Amino acid sequence: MHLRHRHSWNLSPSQAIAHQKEMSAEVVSDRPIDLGRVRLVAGVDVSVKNGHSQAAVVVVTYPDFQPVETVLATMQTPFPYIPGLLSFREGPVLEKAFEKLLNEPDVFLFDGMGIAHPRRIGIASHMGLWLDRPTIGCGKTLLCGRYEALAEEKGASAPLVDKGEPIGVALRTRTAKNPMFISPGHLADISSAAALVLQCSPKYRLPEPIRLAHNAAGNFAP
DNA sequence: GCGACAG
DNA sequence: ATCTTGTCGC
Repeated sequence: MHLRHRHSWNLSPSQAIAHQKEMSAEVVSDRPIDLGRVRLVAGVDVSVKNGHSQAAVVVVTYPDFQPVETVLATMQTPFPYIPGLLSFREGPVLEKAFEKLLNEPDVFLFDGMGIAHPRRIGIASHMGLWLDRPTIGCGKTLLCGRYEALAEEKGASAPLVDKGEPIGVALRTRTAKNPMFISPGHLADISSAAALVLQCSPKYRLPEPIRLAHNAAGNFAP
């Protein structure tokens, strides 16, 4: 896939934050995804071992999740894990993987946040700007914001709010399991993002495309 | 100043 | 994220 390079990855934490503040103004998080037109969904994940990172992007058909393409990329892990700056750790190796991608997925699902981020630009939003395609953040734990208790049944959800702003939803993708935290990355809105993720979770808590990417990324020996 | 903190 | 075996439960 063609990518739009926005900045160098070789940055200090304070420079990274400055770029986030500029880029967050470009993120589009109020545009519904038309689920009826979705044909290909990509799951994105990164695994880290002994100072090396491997990215996996798995493209599957929607709504039946048949694998269409898998790409991998590896490199030395370039940046430490700092809450709020995850994209500067995983972005470089993801860029390598995206460059190999032949298909053009209708939407990308990321392991991490979209706008549910202190500066409203988590990894799904950030990479969405580079991809210029719809992206959704799917976090397993919370980075910021609050939510009220939600029902135990699959499909139940509660608004995720930070500083008075709706930034996503806590979504139960599996009955009696901890909710996932879903937020628009770029070119998506909260409700359609949640609806798509629910449709992408037929059996497990993790959405199927992300599960497949997680398995593919974790299989390497640096 | 104190607490919180995606992967 | 990763380090790690068995074990409780549908």
